[in-house]
Amino acid sequence: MPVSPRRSVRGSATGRPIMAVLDLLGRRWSLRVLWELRDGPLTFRALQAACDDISPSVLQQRLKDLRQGALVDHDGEGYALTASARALMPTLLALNDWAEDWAETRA
Amino acid sequence: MPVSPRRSVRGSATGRPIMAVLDLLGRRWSLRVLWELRDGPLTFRALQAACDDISPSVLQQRLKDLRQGALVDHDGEGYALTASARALMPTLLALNDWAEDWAETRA
DNA sequence: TCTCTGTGCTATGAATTCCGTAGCACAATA
DNA sequence: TATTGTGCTACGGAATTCATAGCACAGAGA
Repeated sequence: MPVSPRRSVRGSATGRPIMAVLDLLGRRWSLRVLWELRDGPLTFRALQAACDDISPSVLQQRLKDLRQGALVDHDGEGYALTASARALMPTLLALNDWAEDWAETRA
Repeated sequence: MPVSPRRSVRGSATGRPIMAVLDLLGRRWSLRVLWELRDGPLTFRALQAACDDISPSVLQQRLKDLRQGALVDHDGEGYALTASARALMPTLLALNDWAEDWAETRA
């Protein structure tokens, strides 16, 4: 099921953008794909390898979802983050920082 | 499969905390549950209702995951975010802000 | 031209996850 | 004794994810 903001999505019919985002990013490998693309474009196979050899069928589906959500683009360089997705990077980096703290307090 | 930092998780054996987080938060309803608990504790059924009547079996599993990850706690008030999870709230709020912008640029 | 390599992508069936529905046991209350 | 609310579980079916094996195409070199 495609995801777009202000539309009803899996788990919520309110049309709030955050709900669309939680649906899209809550799918397996979504966040990971964005994370692995943070340093630049990757080819399909390179991205697959970066994601611990994720199944091509799932990667294909996830890339389709992310492209429909305008978070990932496919040009000559391979798969790359869109401007929107790059705007999300500070948040993902904050998530990374938080993960480190979280690991500390659980050691 | 339980998730803990510095351990091997689904999709990554590197032991980096971010990988554990991406596994845990990449499960369906994980982010949504944290989101719905942002304003205070909720009972199981209230949380279920907040999540658009998610199946109790899935909510149960997700709460189990989040409790093992020390992100959710169950006291007399019901289910509540732990201190760690509250430290994650600014990031989730940033995600919410980003979602609004994302919706704008896709209008 | 004929390989060889790398690209994006697809097909298949099995494993896992998610789902709706119905219900249980317990505690507090009226 | 009913009634309500709590957390939670069982069951079967639907949807998703999975590993594996491949296809078609393009470019580079022999």
